[in-house]
This record gives sequence, structure tokens and C-alpha cells, in this order.
Amino acid sequence: MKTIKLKDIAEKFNVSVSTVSKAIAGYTDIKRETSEKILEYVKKINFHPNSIASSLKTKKTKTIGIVIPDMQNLFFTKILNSIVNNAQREGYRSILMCSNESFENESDCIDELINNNVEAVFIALSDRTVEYSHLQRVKDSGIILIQFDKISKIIQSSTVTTNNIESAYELTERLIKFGRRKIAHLRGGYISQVSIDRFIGYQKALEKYNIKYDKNLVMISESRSFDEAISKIKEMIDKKIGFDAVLAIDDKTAMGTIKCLTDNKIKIPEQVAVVGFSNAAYSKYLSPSLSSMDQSTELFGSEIIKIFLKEKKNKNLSLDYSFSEVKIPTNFIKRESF
Amino acid sequence: MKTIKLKDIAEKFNVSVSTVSKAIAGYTDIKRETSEKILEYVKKINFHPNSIASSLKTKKTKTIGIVIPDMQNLFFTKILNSIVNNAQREGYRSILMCSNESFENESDCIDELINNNVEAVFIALSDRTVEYSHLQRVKDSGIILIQFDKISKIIQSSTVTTNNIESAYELTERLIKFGRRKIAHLRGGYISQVSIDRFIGYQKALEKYNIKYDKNLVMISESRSFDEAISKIKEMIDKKIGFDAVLAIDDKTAMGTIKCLTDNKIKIPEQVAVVGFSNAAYSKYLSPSLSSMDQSTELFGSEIIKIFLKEKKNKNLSLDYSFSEVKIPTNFIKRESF
DNA sequence: AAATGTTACGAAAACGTTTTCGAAAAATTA
DNA sequence: TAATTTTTCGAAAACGTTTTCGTAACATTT
Repeated sequence: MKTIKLKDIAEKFNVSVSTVSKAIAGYTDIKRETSEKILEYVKKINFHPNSIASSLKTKKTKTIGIVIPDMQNLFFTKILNSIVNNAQREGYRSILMCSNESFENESDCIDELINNNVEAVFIALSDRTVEYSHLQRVKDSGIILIQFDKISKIIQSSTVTTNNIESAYELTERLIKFGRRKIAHLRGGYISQVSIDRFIGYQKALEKYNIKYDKNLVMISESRSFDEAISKIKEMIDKKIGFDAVLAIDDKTAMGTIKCLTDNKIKIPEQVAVVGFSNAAYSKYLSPSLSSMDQSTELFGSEIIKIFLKEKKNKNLSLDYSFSEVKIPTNFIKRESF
Repeated sequence: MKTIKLKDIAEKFNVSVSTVSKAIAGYTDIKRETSEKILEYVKKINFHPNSIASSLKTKKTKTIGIVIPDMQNLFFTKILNSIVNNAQREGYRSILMCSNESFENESDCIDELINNNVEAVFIALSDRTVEYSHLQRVKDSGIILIQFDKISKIIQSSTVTTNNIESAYELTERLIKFGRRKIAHLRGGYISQVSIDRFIGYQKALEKYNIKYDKNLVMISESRSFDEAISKIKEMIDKKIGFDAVLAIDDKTAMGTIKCLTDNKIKIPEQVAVVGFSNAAYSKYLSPSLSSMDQSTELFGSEIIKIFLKEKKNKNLSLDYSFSEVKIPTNFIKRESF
């Protein structure tokens, strides 16, 4: 139970604490053989210098903080996993926080992380975040801030996002080339940048192919829930608005769409093609399986860590650095729904 | 950028560092008015004592570590969320680690957490964990260990699990009462306690209702993947083994089952009833939607934290304590698949 | 007035590191 | 041999807290 410390090792070898510390840290002003015998012992007993004491002295905590809005969303948990793994590889541990799509929670999480002396905060904003002083606080504390997926341009920081405009453009284009002309769009709310961008991509593709934009074909799903998607699609059917494709804002709403269409005996994709975003894990399990735009979540993690290390280096060198804006490419995954 | 510390506040009010520290900690040997003016200021500038320094002194890190085997599994991420939220409420932060179903990773994660001076480790074992020295190391380090869901009885610790035997029994019983007699069971591998227990529950129910156990109706899905489930069910169909229900080991394999049956034009639940475990988020989105056994993931988190706090208290009092073995109740969620 | 009790505060040690700087010892050069 | 350089090490300060214990000041009791 008694934990070993530098002092104990020092006593064992009749050297000073400094010597042991230096040997472990790999300083070159320690004689080869001295170092070696210490290191050998250290390895044998699997000793690690107390990280708390070390942090206190060096002011480096080797810890990063991650805030996501939803832990039930596989898109985020996959990114989370990727960040955690990449961070671990670089010797960083991850403190995880979840805002549960609440602005107040998000703000609290941030304060908690600042308080915890994390070296960086990686955040995907909640849908309800409309004020950004908490992000400013991160920056003011000298902590590296990187926003991903759900970002705000109001606060300057590096960002990692998917190119939603291009991506939606591509999907819409694919639907058009598939022969569809009455493409409905089930979009998200107005404050979500993701939603806005995808809507823009949708419109651009229509324009490019000379298809007149019809606002009757655009529905808003504020909650982006399965049930809301069902009711929105049902509304379209009931109103007898003709459509031959649905571009859904994400896979969950796409699933609602499929459910509603199936229940109404509408053939997918023969009568209506359906496509979503994010390539959620369950997309392939559906009947019909859902075609989707895969956002390589592994890349999110690796890019975020890459940026973090770069900014950290620049900070140490007191270099004036500019922010990175990385776009993660998307890949169309063809399945049965179109 | 310059971070404020106790000393700065002390100087501002012409008192000692001790006084400020005590005021913040709520000691009663500080005069009311002294305390108040300090606290007021502390609140105003949103000061928090440096947690690193505090940890070093008190040996309490207010940090718990969580290890799960899979971050794409919504069952685990929901538990994760629940643990994190409950921990946060009690003032604990969570370090998250993922073994990705690898024993070596799991062992590394544990060492990393020990190194990090976490006060507790909450772990759901990987499917490949067959050796438990890493768990012993946790205990040897004086860290509270709580196993959940995927546990090993070889290492003594508190556990939080679902009652898999009873739960499988109930599901099987429901299928029987639904009029089914040829109930197939798509089970997991032999080293998984979860899989073993559910199989036992299945057998017990058959026995109780005098249905002869037929080993042709039991398939093993080692990977518990969607695709393996499909191929196993396909095999049954091809072999013309008659069955009128499938008790799947979890929702993912249940989904594979549904997919395979649907593709083979077998009506659910008219011809074959299907049911799974865990009530994954996507279960309700399927066509037909999947009936499942819901394991209240929120309870996992709250029970784990409850046990943790209890053990911690006992430890502080140097009380000899026994381990808790909490069973989380399950709830049958009726949907379309039976 | 003396003795005792209470209240309010601060000095200082401690937690386990890291790192600077000085200096002894050894090696090299003049 | 003396002077200089290089190698190797350790003393000690510092990081920012918490907490024990001592004590001055004041209040209360004999």
C-alpha cells in the first residue's frame, strides 16, 4: 500500500533524489552506469513518478478535455474513441464531459475542465449554444481550444469539420443523376451550422442542374428525432406533396423517413430514394439498409491531435500561430435505400 | 494569463494564506466577517484552488477512471454517460479509457489509471480477458474497484450487473406464453459470463414449461456481429431446421436475425418472433421494430457511484467492508417483432 | 484580580516532484 | 605541476495547496 517515491529509490542506490529524477527523465549529466542501474530497477518495479507532483512542478498536466453534446450519438462516440486513442498514443489522458445538449451544462463542463488544468479543450457545441463566453474563457486561460463538427465561427479557433456544403451537394447530385427531380430535404433547425451548410449544398446542386427550388419539399426537424422525422414525412404524404427522394439531415431522421415510408407501403428506392448523413452504425442493419455519407470519424481524432500538438509546439516557442481549419472528406456508402 | 492563487487573495485582504484556504474550505475557526469578504471576492473572480496542488497535499484526486470494451456499443456509452453524470454531481471527474475488446489494451488502460491516482476504477471487461492480474493491481494500489456488466468473479470486488439468468428466463417464458415451442437461441461465446447466464435462463424456462431442449436450435455467434447473426440464421433456414422464435443474445444479433428473416420473406412475428437484449437506441427504428429487454442504463451509473461512495466512506473509517453485488432489473419493451 | 475558556488567526511543515546552479572529482591540457 | 575543462552529482528552491499546532486577544468564570 505504501507507494514508492523518488526518495526511496535514491536511498536504495545511495544517490540523491535529483539523480534519480534525472536518470528517469533521461538527462545526460548522469553517468551511464548510474543511470542504467536506476532505470533497470525502476522498470522492474514499474515505478512512475507521481504525476500530480510532477504536474504541480511543470505545470503540464498531460490531460486534454473533451466535450460532446450527446453520448447516445454514435457519430460522437466514434469521434470520442478516436480522440481518446490518439491522445493516449501521445501520452495524454482524456477527461470526458457531456453537455447533453444543454448550454448550461456545456458551460459548466468547460469551467470544470479549465479548473482541471487541461492543456486543451476539444468541443462539439450543443445545438442550444448561442453564446460563447465559455469558449472565450478557455482561450483566456491559455488553454488550446479546438472545435469540431458543431462549431461556432464567432470564436476564433482551429476547427475540424466535415465539408457539409460539398457533401450535401454530392448527395443531391447523386440523387439527380439517379433520375430524381422532386428531391425533398428534411433539414435541421436554423441555428445549426451543420444544418445550414447541408441546406446550402442541397440548393446549390439543384441550381446547378436547373431544378427549381421548391420550398414545399423542405421540412424542418428541430429535434432531429426519429419520431419527428416520421411525422414530417407523414405530413408530406398526407398533403399529397409528390416527392421521389428524401435527403435527410442525418441517419436518425433518415431512419424515421424509411419507417414512415415503409409503413405507408411506399417502395424504397423504387418510389422514393432515401439517403442520410454520418453512416451511423445501424444504417447497414436496416431494411432496406440505408445509403449514407460516411464521415471518417477516425480522421477526426487524428486531425484534432495533430493540430493540438502543432499549436502546443508553437505556443512553447512563443510563435504567433494561425488557426487550422481542417475539412474531413466524406465517402458515399451505397446500400439499398438508393 | 497569470493565474491567481491563495497568496494573491491573502495579500489583498491582509490575511495569511491559511486563512484564505480555511475560509474557502469552510473552517469554523475563521471569523464570520473575514470569511464572508473573502468568499465574496472568491466568488466574484470565480477562483478555485489549484486542484493539482490540492491533490498533492490531500492525496485525493477527485477523479475516477472508467474502462469499457467498446465505444460503438450504445449500451456501454449510455452507461458511460450515466456514470459520468453521476460522478460529476458528486464532484468527481471521469477519465475515460477504452480497451477496444483487447486484453492488452485493457491492461494498459488500468496501469495508466493507477498511474493517474484515480480514486476508483469502474470496468466492464473485454471479451478476451482471461487473466486478471491487472485488476489485482488496482486493488493492491488501494484503489476502489467496481466491475460492471462484464465481470469476473475471480477477482473479488463489488459488481453491478443485470440479472441475465432471470432476464433470459423471462423472455423465453414470454415467448412460450406467446405460443411458441420451437424457440431458437442465438447465443454468444463460451467465455462470456453474460452469454452463459442468458443461456442458462433460456434452458431453465424451457425446462419449467416441459419443452425438450433441442441443441439444433442453439447457435453460437462468437463475434456477436450483425453479419454473423445473418449467416447463422441463414444456416438454420438452409438446413430447414424449423423454428418459430429467436431469442438473440443482444440487439445487434437480433437485428441481423430480422434482416435475414425479412430477406427470406419470413413474416415477423407471425412466422417467427424475434427478441433481443439491451434495448439499443435503434431497436425502435427498425421495421419491424424490435422488442427487447431494456436494461436501465441510468441505474448502472447511479448504483456504481452509490457503491463507490459507500466503499470510500468505509475505507476512510478503516472499516472492514464487504462487497456489494447489485443486480439491475430489466424491463420488457414490447414492440412489433413479437 | 487571577484563572480559565474561547475565538481568530498565522507560521510552518508537508505533499513528491523538477530544475537550476554550484562544486567536487576526474580528465585533459599547458 | 599547475591550470583548465569536462563529467558527474547533489543541495535547495519552487510549484500551490492543506492542516496542525501554537498563541495572542478577548471573554468568562471564580
